[in-house]
Amino acid sequence: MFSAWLRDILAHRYPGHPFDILVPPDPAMGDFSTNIAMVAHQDARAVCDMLMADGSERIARCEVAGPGFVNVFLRDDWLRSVFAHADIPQEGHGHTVIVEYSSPNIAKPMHVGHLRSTVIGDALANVYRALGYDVVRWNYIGDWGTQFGRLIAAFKKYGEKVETVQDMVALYVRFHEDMKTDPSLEAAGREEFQKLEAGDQENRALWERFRTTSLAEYAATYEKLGVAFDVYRGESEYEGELPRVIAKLMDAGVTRESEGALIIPLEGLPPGMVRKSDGATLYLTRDLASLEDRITRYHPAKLLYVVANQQALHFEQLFAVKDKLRLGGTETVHVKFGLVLGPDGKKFSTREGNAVSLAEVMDEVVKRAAQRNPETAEAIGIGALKYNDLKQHPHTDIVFDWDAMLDLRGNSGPYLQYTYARLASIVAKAGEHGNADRSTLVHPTERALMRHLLDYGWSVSQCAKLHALNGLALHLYQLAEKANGFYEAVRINDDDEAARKAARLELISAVMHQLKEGLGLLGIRVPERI
RNA sequence: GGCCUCAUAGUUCAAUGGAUAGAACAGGAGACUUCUAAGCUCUUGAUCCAGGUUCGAUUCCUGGUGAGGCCA
Repeated sequence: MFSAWLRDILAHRYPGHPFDILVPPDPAMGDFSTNIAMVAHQDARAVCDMLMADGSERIARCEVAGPGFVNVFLRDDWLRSVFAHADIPQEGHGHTVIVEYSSPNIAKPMHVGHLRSTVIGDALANVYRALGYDVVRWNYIGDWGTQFGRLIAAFKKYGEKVETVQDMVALYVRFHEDMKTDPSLEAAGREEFQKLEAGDQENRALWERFRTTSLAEYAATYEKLGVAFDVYRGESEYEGELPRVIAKLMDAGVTRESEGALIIPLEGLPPGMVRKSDGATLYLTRDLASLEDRITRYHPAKLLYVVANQQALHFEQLFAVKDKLRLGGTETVHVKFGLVLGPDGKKFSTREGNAVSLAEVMDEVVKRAAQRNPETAEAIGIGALKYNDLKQHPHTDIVFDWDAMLDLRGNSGPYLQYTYARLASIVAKAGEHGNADRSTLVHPTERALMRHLLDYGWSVSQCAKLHALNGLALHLYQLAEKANGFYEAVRINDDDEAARKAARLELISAVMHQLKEGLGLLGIRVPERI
């Protein structure tokens, strides 16, 4: 790949000097060119000479184009010989990456907030996989805590059917309402949870039932979204480990007693609490146990937590404790993302104040896509939903706008899918064609396409580096834009010149391949026809 | 009060410290007897404020202002 090669030799020759490779503003520059910007403007001349010396088989000519800028003109023949081979660099050989994402809390429906974690995490996992890492997709289920005591108490009190997550929510809400008039209920909930912790058979069975019912519902959602996990692990599974983990922390000398609670003082952060004064353990304690488990079991190079922004402090504390325990060289990253906000700038919810359910959103967007074509509705609708999220930088809060969400035009998933389908249609109708002569590809729209294809691998590796997918989404969008430009500007199948027609079909195949693979990384399916 | 995310066009979003700040939607105009009009072409329109670092700042630093979140 040209860009990667250029980056390599520049980084090697000018280690201290940042540089950038830009797309030229205008194909009317008359040649394939990639411009390099150097920070130190006095170096532009030297860079120019060096590139000519090192890369004459790939570079036609090189010129200083102003303060800090060098224009590099690629050799057409070289570019044309590689346009079909813009592959993803294999950089992760022998390394494991664990990606935690989705992570719903049982007895609650998944809402739009879970969409971000699920979609971003799944795509990140795909990207690491493509880069050659061994990937473990980890769903950490929130299945423990005092709220289950309340749920059990509610079930025993009202004794109604519990067949869906919605039923559980109804029970819980009713219990909560009654707590306002009957304060004894709070104690009842606590008592039921203590019994659950102690292994009471009846409570255990109820909890188990809530858990399996919830997981079955989530599985249906995952199926529709087209995501899957290697490991499902609940917080509850670490309960038994906690005494040992706490002992280990105390042995390491990092803990301190404070007002009856056990805390870990941390530099520059509020202390982390691992045991409350009443002996109860906390989220942080269980996460520590899970962290230790993941590291000892898989020895991962990286451990990613795709979890909302709001948890930033929790993860800073978790990672700080991990460092204190010297748990090895695993890099831990909190891949944070912003809230989903409603049009009013507040947390997105229904009129009743509940979070909007994920299932509802999926149904709505699929329904919209079905108005156009029922056969592809699922692929298009879900693709629109995922792309809408992934095209945005994860850090910022996103505004959930039904109209923008359901709009299948413009910079959207369906736009990319549609582009692919049109190209597929050309290939399907191509008929006989001879040997390709790539030197016939001189149209500006063809040049723009070829040059753009080259940056794919770099875009993919940037996703892993930055833990964000919007760069890849942008690359693919621009690829589709250029492909559409090409499509409109040039007749492919009516071409009398057989060698040019064949070369163009090869170019189309390369574009289709990249669109399909790239969208695949984003978790978006690509129908052959729309 | 301390910390974390942020602030770009009417709206929703882009832009590893680089050249003329890109798109989409909304608004205005248009082309096509032709490989899928979920498309294409043209057009109106923006970096919160004040300093600093740099050849160069939407980006980095300091201080404000404003929004959301976390902790106490």
